[in-house]
Amino acid sequence: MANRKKKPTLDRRSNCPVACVLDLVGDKWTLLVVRDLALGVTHFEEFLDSPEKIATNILSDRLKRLQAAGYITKETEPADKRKSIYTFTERGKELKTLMGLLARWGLKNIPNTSAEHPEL
Amino acid sequence: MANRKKKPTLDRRSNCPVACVLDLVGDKWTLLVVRDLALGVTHFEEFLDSPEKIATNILSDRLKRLQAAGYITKETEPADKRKSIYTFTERGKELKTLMGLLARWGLKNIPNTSAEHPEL
DNA sequence: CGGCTTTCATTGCATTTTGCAAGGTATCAT
DNA sequence: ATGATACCTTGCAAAATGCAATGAAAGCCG
Repeated sequence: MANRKKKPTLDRRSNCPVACVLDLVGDKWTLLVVRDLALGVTHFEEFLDSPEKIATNILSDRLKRLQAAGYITKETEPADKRKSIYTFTERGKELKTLMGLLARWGLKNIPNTSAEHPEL
Repeated sequence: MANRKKKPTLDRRSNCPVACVLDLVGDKWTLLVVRDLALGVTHFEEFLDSPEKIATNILSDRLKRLQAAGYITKETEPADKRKSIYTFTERGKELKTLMGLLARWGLKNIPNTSAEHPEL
C-alpha cells in the first residue's frame, strides 16, 4: 500500500466551504428538489407538478445524486411497488435549513418573490 | 404604446424565492466570484489566482451578469487605464451575506472543508 | 389470463453551457 | 519602438440541459 494517500474526497475543486457547497447544490435544480421534499413531496410524479417544470431526466439524475451523497433515501412503497418514496436522511434534513436560508434571502433581496409556503 | 405590459421581469421560472435565487446564483461559479470580491479582490487577474481556477471567459461572463443585475460596478482605475476595478454596489453587499450563509453551512455540514478566511 | 393504466426511468437528439487554449486590443514600462 | 501587462474574445471539443418519445415493471379490471 504505497501510494494510498487516504482518499481525500477528490474531484473537489478546493476545500473552500463555498466551493464545496456549490459542488453539491450549485445548479438550477437540486435545491428545488430539496424544496419540494421539504414541502412533503415524496413521489416522482409530484416533483413534476411544481411550477418550474423540471424534466424527468434531470429529476431522475438529481434524486440519484442526492441519494448517492447520502442526503435522501429511496424506498419502495409496500402497498404499491410501482411507487418510490423519497425522504431525507438525518443528514439530509440539514439541506432544508440551507434551502430555508436561500429562501429567506430571496424574499428579502429579490423583488416580487413570494413565499407560497411561509413555513419554510 | 398598446402592448407594453410593464416588463414583469420575465424569464423567471417562477416567483418562488428559492427559484429566483437559483436563477441568479445557481451555478458553480457566481458565488465564488462573490467570495473573492468579499475577500477584497478587485482585478480580473486576481480572480484567476483562486484555487478553483475559473476560466477567463466564464469569469468575464459572470462579472458582466453581476454588473447587469446591478450587484457590482466596473470602473477603470485612473492610475492605470488597463485595469478595471470591480466592486459591490450597496445592493451587491447583500450577496456577501448570502455567500456567508453558504460558507457557514458548508463548514458545518461538509466534511473536510476549511475556512481560509474566517472573517467571512 | 389479457389488455390498459400508472409510475419511474432511459434514450435520442437539438440546444446551451462549460472548459481550455489561442489570439487580440489597449495600455504601460523602458 | 519594443516588449510586457490587463482584460477580453474567439474557436472548438466536451458536458449539461431541455424535450419528446419510448421502455419496463407493477397494478387494475374485465
